[in-house]
Amino acid sequence: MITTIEKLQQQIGQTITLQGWTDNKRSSKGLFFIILRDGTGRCQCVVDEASVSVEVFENAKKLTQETSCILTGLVKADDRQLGGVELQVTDLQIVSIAIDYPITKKEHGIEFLMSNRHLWLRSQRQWAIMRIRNTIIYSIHTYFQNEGFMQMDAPIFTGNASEGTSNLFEVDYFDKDTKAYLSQSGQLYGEAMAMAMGKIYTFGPTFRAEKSKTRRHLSEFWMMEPEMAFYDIFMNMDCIEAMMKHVCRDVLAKNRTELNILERDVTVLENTVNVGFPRLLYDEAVAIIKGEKDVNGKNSITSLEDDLKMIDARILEINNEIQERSDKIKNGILKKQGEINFNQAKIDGLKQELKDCEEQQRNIPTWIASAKNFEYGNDFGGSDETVITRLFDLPIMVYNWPHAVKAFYLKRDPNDARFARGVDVLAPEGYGEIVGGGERETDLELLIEKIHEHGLPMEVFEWYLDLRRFGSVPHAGFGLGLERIVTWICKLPHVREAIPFPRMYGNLMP
RNA sequence: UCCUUGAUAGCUCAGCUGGUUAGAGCGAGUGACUGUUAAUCACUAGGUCCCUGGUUCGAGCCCAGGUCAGGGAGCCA
Repeated sequence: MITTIEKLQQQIGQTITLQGWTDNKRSSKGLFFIILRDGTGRCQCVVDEASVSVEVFENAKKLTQETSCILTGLVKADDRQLGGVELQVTDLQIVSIAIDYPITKKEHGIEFLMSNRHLWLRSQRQWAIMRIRNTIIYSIHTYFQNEGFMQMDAPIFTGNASEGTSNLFEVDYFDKDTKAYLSQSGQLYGEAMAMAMGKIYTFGPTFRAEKSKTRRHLSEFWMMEPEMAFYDIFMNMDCIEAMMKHVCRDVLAKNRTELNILERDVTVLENTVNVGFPRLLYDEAVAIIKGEKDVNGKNSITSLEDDLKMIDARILEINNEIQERSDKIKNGILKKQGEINFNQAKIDGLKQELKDCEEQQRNIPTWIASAKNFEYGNDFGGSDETVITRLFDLPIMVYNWPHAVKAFYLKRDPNDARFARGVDVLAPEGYGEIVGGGERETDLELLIEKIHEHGLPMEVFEWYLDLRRFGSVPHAGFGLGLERIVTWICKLPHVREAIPFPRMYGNLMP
């Protein structure tokens, strides 16, 4: 019977067949230990010379990393193994032998791994990330479908830049004089559909042509954008929070194995499910960034300064240890080659850590300066988001932004005309913005004024203005960056691992 | 676009103040070992030191220009 590794727990004592790829192989006299992966998990398979035919044992000898094969054997419980089971092989057929698979068992650099992304996806860590990504996508759909939202597809070719000045990808549209732009947001179309359906969401690709090279940017990413008629900003925030709680609850329920592989500490995810998100006015958030207001006894500026002190101390420690160990090697205190190799390896590791520390030593002072000198009225920069979110252990919502720094379509706060009813959700642990949204402007005259203010061409927004001319209602919505929430939930160092084939500035292959 | 760090074996990296024939670990190949968990041990093969020019008796190392990559800023989800 053909089965998969994830089902083996229920098949102990049975003889079954697995189809997959050789992840690793160890041998001893008369024994091969094969780690098989089949897309659903990994399992150790033992080939014992005493209990298989000569051909089967010869086949086992031929297995190399990533050779595809079909194994038959008895499923046996074994607590020492990861899945708690082991396969005692009786038959082994090779499907296709892999020669010199490039991604080996030891460490690799990011440039090499990215150029082998098509193969890197097979490794355990990437497997775990992609499974969590899948849970998140499914969870978003089930949440909105259960809440009575209708999924719609917004166009990818658009005739205008929806928010004005962003850098968009431009393509010829049938003839050379007509330009189309790859969509940077489906929101305006979502608003139209919300007036037809009530509550809708889009889930599709989004393109930004900014020449950004940082851990939080992609040129092509997936965004989910709900839009709800008769919602104000507070209902919108309730919706964001409920959706994010739902997603985190699903990941915690379905992906414990994957979170373990990623060594993800889940307390922050549990907080997200169980605790209400702090909702801060822009004014409060600014005071926190500038260090004028503490959060749970933590201060943005002094905590950064403390970090910097710790890094300075660590750099001294590392340098001393490198000095000590290299002196030992030089002075011939160490006799055995093994000891020398061990110390050399330690030194290399310390040098790597030193580089990381020095990087932070360069970055933190500029972050401190940027936080201290934050000018009231500006949007948050990347480092400002890092500074504020490090103080919390669950996502926070910042709302009521100065209207000048936000998009033209956001509703002006009726109580204070300086502000617009936008809301950003910042993920904790330094991750920053993963959701941006708000209540939309309903007043036709104000909207026209805003379009003029932003220097946008009125004619491409006429259809959008019709939404206000014919039965305008209060409505709100938001955009969730899929890769950004995957990055945060998995606690990845870079967004490029959160999508199968990342598209970034200067990178198009594979 | 700007700031910053880097490019040496298939991979990850050493290489001192410029000095003879370029080093390690991993991976690959061969062999040993009957329960391994990135197994271990022995041996073998493996190099356009990113490119172009310069300084020098002599350049992997110094200088100039370029290419590519990492990190950060701006911009953004």
